[in-house]
Amino acid sequence: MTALWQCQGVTSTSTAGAVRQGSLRELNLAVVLRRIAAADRPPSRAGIAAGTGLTRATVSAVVDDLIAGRLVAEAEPAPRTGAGRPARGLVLASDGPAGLGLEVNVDYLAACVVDLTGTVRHHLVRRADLRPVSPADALERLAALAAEARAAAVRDGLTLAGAALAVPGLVDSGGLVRLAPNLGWRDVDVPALLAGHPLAEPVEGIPPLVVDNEANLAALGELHAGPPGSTSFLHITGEIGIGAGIVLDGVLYRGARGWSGEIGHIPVQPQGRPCRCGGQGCLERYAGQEAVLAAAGLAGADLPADTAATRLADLARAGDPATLTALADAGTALGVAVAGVVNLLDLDTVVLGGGYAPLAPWLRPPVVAEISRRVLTAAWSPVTVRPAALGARSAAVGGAASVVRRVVDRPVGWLARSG
Amino acid sequence: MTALWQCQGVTSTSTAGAVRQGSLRELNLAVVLRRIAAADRPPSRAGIAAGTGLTRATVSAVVDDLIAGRLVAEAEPAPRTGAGRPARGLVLASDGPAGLGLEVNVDYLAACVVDLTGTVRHHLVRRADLRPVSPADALERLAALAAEARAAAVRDGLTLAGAALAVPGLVDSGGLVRLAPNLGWRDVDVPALLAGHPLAEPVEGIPPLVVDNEANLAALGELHAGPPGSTSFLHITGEIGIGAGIVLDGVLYRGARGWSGEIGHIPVQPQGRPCRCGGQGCLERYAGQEAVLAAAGLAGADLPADTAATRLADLARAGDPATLTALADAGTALGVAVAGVVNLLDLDTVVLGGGYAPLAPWLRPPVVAEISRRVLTAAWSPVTVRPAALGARSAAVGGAASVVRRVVDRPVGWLARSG
DNA sequence: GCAATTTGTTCAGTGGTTGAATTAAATGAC
DNA sequence: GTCATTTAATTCAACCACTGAACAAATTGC
Repeated sequence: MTALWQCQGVTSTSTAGAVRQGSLRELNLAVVLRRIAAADRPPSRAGIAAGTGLTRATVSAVVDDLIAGRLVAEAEPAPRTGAGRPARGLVLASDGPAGLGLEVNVDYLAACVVDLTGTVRHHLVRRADLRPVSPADALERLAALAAEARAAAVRDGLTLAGAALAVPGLVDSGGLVRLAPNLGWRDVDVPALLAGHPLAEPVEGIPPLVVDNEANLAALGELHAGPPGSTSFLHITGEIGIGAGIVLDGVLYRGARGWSGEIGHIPVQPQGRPCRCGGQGCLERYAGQEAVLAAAGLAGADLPADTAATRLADLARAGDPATLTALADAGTALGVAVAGVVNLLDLDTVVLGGGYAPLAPWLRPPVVAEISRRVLTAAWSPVTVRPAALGARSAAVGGAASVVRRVVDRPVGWLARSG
Repeated sequence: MTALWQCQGVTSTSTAGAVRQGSLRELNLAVVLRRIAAADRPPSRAGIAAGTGLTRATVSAVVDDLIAGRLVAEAEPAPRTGAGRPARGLVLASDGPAGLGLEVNVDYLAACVVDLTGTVRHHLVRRADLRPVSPADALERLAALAAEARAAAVRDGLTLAGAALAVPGLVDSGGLVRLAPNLGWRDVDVPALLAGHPLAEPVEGIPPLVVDNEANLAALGELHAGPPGSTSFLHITGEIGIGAGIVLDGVLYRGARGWSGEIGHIPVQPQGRPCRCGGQGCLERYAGQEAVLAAAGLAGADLPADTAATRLADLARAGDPATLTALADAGTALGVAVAGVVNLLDLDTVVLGGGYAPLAPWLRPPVVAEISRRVLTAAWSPVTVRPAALGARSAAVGGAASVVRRVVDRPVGWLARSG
């Protein structure tokens, strides 16, 4: 078994899409499983056959395989239709494979387990200031938390099919964390440091550990938990830095080298404040956590990172004028940057996540105002701006969901496992 | 036969990827054909088998079908290898299907024919000021030019499998031109107006006419003609408006509604000059043709649109200080916007196209300067900024190439045609 | 001239889909 | 309460396209 450490979603089949004899079944397993996953009510075999164009015979055979592999179960209270033999509804199994989502952040560690149906079965958080901790120690503690989550999953009869770790920084393909400024990490080889701690069962085709940018996985979490229908959106994670996950047509876009989403350094005032990146007038200097805290008169308060947002929200709710102005200005800067992005990418939804989620009531109006002023097509069809459905849990949940999604997209790897 | 007018590349198979018996062959036809198309020297059947993982027997059978359908031919001077029976090289046929690319622009009409190998076989241009002409008349003249191109293609033994029309404006799916400000078009139903003029043979799976934004098709042209390897890039078409085509991982990204690429209205000076879009400080007001001409002291010269760029280039070459300053400023504004885009999308290449292509010697330095100042990852891996390989012909060639690409991606539609 | 080598084809075998017939399980009319 | 009707799911022979091995073809090198 070759360990497959990787960052991106590259499925690099060297055979480049050639369809061999067995691929036929492999592909149809995925088609049927996806159909069951996407349906809003448990579909019948016949319904799947009608929807996909496959024969009922084929669907039956495929479903048999899926049930035998504990990926699908029959919903017992059969959904009533009308005349005729009642259909047996098919649902994703809730006792089969599951995904493990992990997160290392400035002041907490998180681990969560998501099953095939998308339900968050467990969610563990350990608060701790990780800035003074060495990467090796931080990952050691993460591994302990992961083991706890895994034990809980096993008690439920679940099998972890893979893990995904969210890190607030630039991650190389291969899982090398190039730079995580707020953690103080540089060139940390996460897979190597976690090598002694098995996180998940080996499943063919699913990497045992994927390391990815926090903003990317948070966007996946939002894709997973958010309202259906929005398949192209920008998920903005507002923390000390500002990151964005870009989901286009339902798939996360990672960029040529996996470093997309650096929305924090979009220029919003080209001759404005100098930024640590070397540029000038970057969004981060106007809508980043430090800038907002300073404008609200809380500079140097040295709040834990995740309480800064709730503190600002409290002040805003209380009507503190400095805070309200600070949020309005930040929202305007954010709106300018977002308007540019929407003009460029023609997105229909913008999600305010991370620290922006609790501040959405105050950030949303100026963002919406800038969008409607500046986006050419806003008149034809409006852009939705909404807070993240999952809030701070997005990244860990998104990571776990990305594992589950891998199983759904290519179930044959899982089925090959247990014979 | 249902006419399939469409704008986007939506292949909306209602069966959602289900793999039926025959799809096996269908998919492998595409795999093998793509392999032949992508190879830099004519591959052998055995080489394709080794590369794809298919059996030599299967590849032979597939190739037989492709040759019978005039999509592939055997290269006669067989490429020498070493010992063993010499391989028979396979190349794309140059007498099979071809694509028709059309363009309506402010002061010219164009039609071009690209064959399967990607060679531009014919390229016709009619210069004419189309602003005073009604859409119906303009399209009538375009149809005449298209008929000419088609006749030339038929004389070569080619069969036009589809057509793509580039328009400088917002195009709805369905081919409705919502707004083409510089042509003075609004809600022009192009497919309806061209309905009387058959442009191409009906081929299953290929729409007889695709209408798309000029910038999008120009980006496809660049993908087609540019150096291989750059699969994620931004192609900027600088005219009166500024448009961009976004190619991500080798596929054109069109946005949720098909209106992506409005880079001209990215804010570069949020409190700057008011723009006709209603916003303020849009890129177009600093790097658009009118802005540059005005800054160079040529305001109101009323030059034909396509000569403005060459005129500016002449002045710059002659060392005219006003022009040099104007271009430097435009380049800086462009660089600010592009830096934001590159930070967001992690692109490795930026192509200066349209009117920017001849001005690249003067625009490139400030653009590169802003990128290296402002792009976070520029230090790790540089961003290439280069002029468009095709220049003004990009859009028509790109349209024609997009038709050809459709045939390569799904050859079964073409093969079903001639029995 | 002959062994070695590689390409391409032929052919029986097989996996997985197909389509029709069959069985299963309900509703509704009389 | 029985039976025609309706829809769901399964069974089975047929078939299509890929597989693997054997074979024929064409060239190099000794």
